[in-house]
Amino acid sequence: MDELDPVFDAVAAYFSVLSEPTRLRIMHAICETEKTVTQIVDELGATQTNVSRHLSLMHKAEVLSRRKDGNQVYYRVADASMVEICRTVCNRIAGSMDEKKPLRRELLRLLPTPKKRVA
Amino acid sequence: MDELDPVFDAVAAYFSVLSEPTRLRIMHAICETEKTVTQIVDELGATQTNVSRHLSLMHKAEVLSRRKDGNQVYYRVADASMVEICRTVCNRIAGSMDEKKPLRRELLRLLPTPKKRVA
DNA sequence: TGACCATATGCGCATAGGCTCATATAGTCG
DNA sequence: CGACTATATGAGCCTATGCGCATATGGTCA
Repeated sequence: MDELDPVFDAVAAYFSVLSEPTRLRIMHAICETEKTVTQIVDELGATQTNVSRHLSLMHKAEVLSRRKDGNQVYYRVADASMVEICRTVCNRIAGSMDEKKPLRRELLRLLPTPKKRVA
Repeated sequence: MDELDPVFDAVAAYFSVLSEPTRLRIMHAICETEKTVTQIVDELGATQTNVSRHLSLMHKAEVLSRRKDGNQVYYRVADASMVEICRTVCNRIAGSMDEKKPLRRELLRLLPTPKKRVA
């Protein structure tokens, strides 16, 4: 059993990436299209420093991939299954929050699978 | 867009529960059968204090449910979809770690869906 | 009741992690 | 080259969180 410890560590690290609101908003912002850091900064209303740090972290975790174009860096989701997991949880949370507010419609638009699905 | 902030907070909190190795080991320990605190403590080799704290946290997060029987408290998984998510990620991690070690077989036994599935 | 189990919790410590300021790096354009 | 834009990063602050020790709480049994 003990030899599975590194596995639990890896899985925990994986979930850690998703356990931060700002990172989830980043996922939400770029789950359909790649965007530059500045675009994400503007969309989130967060500081450049902070967004850049989160992007670096997510990139190191191999959740996002980067593409340089001249002066700018485009980030996009590299791990499609992570988006899928987010959607699953969002729908679940939507269900429980729906009992209080009619927020469901917004939530179900969250983190859609890139293309493929007709809204 | 701003009104979705509490949603991201809730989703992040949900993932936070899974972003800790000890809590994942607890999930693994009780995903098939309810167990008492002591049983879990023995199985994990962790301290009673620590296990009890994690159980309380998971219970407050509505991931686990409790059942008192005399002196003891049985914990079981209340949120089946969380187990499913864990399995998904485990399989994914299994895939990437498999490139280095033949660890896949152990991993695929991780967090099985309670009953229903013939191993 | 008192001795003994099982579980929870207050407290304090140590570390991890998110945030900001200032600055570094790197690319573009004139 | 120098000015400007875009992104990354070092340093420090502050809060959150995991851990263990001791102890509290609540239940059983003689």
